[in-house]
Amino acid sequence: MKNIDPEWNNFRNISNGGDGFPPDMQYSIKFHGKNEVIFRQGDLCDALNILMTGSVKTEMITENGNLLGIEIINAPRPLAPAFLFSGNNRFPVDVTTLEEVEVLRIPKDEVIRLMTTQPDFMQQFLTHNANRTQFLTNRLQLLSIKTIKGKIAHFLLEQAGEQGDTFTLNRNQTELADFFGVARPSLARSLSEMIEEGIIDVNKKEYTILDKKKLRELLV
Amino acid sequence: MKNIDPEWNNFRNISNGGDGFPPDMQYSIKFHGKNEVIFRQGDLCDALNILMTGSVKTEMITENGNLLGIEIINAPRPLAPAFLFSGNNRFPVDVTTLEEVEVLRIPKDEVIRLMTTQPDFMQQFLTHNANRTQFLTNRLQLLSIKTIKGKIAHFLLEQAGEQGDTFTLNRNQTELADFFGVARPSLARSLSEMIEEGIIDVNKKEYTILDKKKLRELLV
DNA sequence: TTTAAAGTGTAACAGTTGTTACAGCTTCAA
DNA sequence: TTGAAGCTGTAACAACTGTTACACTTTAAA
Repeated sequence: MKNIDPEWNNFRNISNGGDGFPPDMQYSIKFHGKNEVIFRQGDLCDALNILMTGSVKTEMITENGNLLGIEIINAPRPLAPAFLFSGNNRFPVDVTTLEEVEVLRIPKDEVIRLMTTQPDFMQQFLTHNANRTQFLTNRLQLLSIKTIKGKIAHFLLEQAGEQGDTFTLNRNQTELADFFGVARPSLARSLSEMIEEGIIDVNKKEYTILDKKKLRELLV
Repeated sequence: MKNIDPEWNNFRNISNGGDGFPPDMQYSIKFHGKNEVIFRQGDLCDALNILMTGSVKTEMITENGNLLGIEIINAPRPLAPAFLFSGNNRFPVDVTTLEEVEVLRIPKDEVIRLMTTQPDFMQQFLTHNANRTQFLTNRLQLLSIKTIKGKIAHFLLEQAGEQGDTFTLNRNQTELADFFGVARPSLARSLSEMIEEGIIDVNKKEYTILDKKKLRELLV
């Protein structure tokens, strides 16, 4: 799976003292073996944990956007950074290693100090959390729509906003069904009906919006 | 509606120069009349906008947790602060005033400066966004469960974790149905069946978990 | 080119949820 | 006490989605 968090890619360098990072930074590094549960649901989250090498899995929504499956997280990426400052600062899920991993741990107080002294660090932290929030918001909007046609409409209108009324998706029908959290034949049926009604047209992965007005009516 | 963001309650004082806030803070205040659309979906979000007085509505998920209805936001609260630092920093929804409002606007650069110079400001900002993320995560988990019994199980097990196996909810059945995003009679039917099966017991707003094992099996 | 694997279109049927309606029960105020 | 309004339990039916199965097409590898 490709890394969707480029803002953390150079973190390793930073933590090694490069890029003007303070040499007095307080941190610790923990190593874990394969198939270890390194965080449990409900564990206190009092430090910023960054997966430096290896990969772990959780049972949250995946980065693909797929529904409540197993999420694979590859280094380098922070683990649940948003929960460090939340009121109920506990891990929402179990985190299990898939191989040998290296986890950088920066205590909360130290994170606060770094934020105030290292603008780059702060920006990375903020941007990562902001992107995560945006991702969650989009998913939530999509899931809030109950009918399959409504989900399709929401998704296609979003795409149409970024591109024209004809665009190519990088998902096949099966992946799209997973993304929507519906069964594949059900999605196919809904698509067929929408084509039948002259609302859209589909050629393989190329989608064309024919009637934007009717598409919007499906959002309700 | 009660304010769920106490961390922003004293912001007015801070912005007035109290609490050691720098007198050179760059900001502007805008006033808007009733029923004005002050932000549109897709608008660039290049400043931290804080609703100082009045109330607005958006079409996001409500603070009650209810589904994709109209959210009423009362002052004082920031408007979509998470999007300030996100990659696609655009408003996800329209924001419409319900009465005369006062909006404090702090440019992004100034926010960054404040974050580095004012630890209190930074903590408030981080905590607010963290709580929002946690809220969204919980909602997403709940929505990812497709069956009504599954939602009930998830919700009750969460409650049971905080409290004992018998607890009192502050929602009636109608509100609970809204929270789950299902029809009220459907919820009642599912609850009846779960009582019939000896999994739970319900007396008005008091819920008792009788068979935690069976409850967990419903999560799949 | 051939062949296996993956992806797509479709249908019948089962299962769950939504809609609508109504009766009984609570609560709260006049 | 007595309404009136809101809340809850329930039922019949409609609507939608999931499941399973299979034929067909496309893709990619041998």
